Amino acid sequence: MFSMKTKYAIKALIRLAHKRHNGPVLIADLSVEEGIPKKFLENILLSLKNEGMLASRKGKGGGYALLRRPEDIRIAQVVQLFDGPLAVPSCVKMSMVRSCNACGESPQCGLRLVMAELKESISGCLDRLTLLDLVLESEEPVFDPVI
Amino acid sequence: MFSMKTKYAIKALIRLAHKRHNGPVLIADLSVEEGIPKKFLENILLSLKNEGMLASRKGKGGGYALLRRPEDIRIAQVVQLFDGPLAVPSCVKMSMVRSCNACGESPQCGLRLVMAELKESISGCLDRLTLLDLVLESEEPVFDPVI
DNA sequence: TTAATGACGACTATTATAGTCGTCTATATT
DNA sequence: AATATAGACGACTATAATAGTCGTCATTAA
Repeated sequence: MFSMKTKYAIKALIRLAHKRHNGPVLIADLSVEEGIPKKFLENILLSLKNEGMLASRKGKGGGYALLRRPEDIRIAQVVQLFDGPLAVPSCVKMSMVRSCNACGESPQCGLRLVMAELKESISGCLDRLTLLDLVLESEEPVFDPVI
Repeated sequence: MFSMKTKYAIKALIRLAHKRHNGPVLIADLSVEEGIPKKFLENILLSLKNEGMLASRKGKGGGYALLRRPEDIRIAQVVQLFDGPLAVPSCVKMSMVRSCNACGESPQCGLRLVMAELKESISGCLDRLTLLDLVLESEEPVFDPVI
């Protein structure tokens, strides 16, 4: 459903959100903690940086950090970055990515209905979710020790 | 979003539904009418037949026909046939297809939330739609000629 | 100056997709 | 029976995407 890049990116973002008050995080640490191949993670983080979600610093004491607040990072943006825009036929979406290959743009093509409904479902879901939602979900359960 | 097989299958099913009272339809005709490579369409129709959606007859006067009523053919079943089951991590779905590669099954993996919500959205959408819905959508507009 | 650390282009291996080709089998018609 | 018609089916191929890897360079702090 998602490419590994997208999945790794989301996991890395969650981790960075958790650690966001501890200074820059090393790629190497993220790699080990999340089980993501280091060189691969490098590319991913760089993309996220270019997208304006992360900041980085080279040299000793360097690393990566969240640049925006978790509630301002939409999951839809991450997915789009790595998996590209939802492949919806141009008949459904005006800002078309490529022309529809299956239906010949016929105004009655029955595929349109499925694609349109699906697009609505998926983007509704991904647009609504932010990094904050995932961070809260993945929070360690809080034990309130009695005494 | 969908493979060509899935898209072609849906288009062929819609066409077969439209023609379902005219006797068997030739692969060659379907191929031309929908712009689907003939040999490729062959495979697709055969899969749909094995799935119990179509019947076929060899020899002269043969061809393919819908075996079930359009309202009894779920789009979800077509998509699943060609694109496989939604790749949802095993942590989300008990009937797991393959174990989750990205999250290590951790009960707090933040990916779970996205995957779970997305699966809910998508299968809700595809389970609800039947071939009948698409047929109605793709019906030629009816002209009621005055006189 | 040096060690630490990210930046980045180029490369590779594996897999999935979207077909194609050739031949075989079943059926209706004559 | 012979023949033309039509689907069945296994094997093959070409292209592209995915999931990485490798080597080297550029920055920065100490």
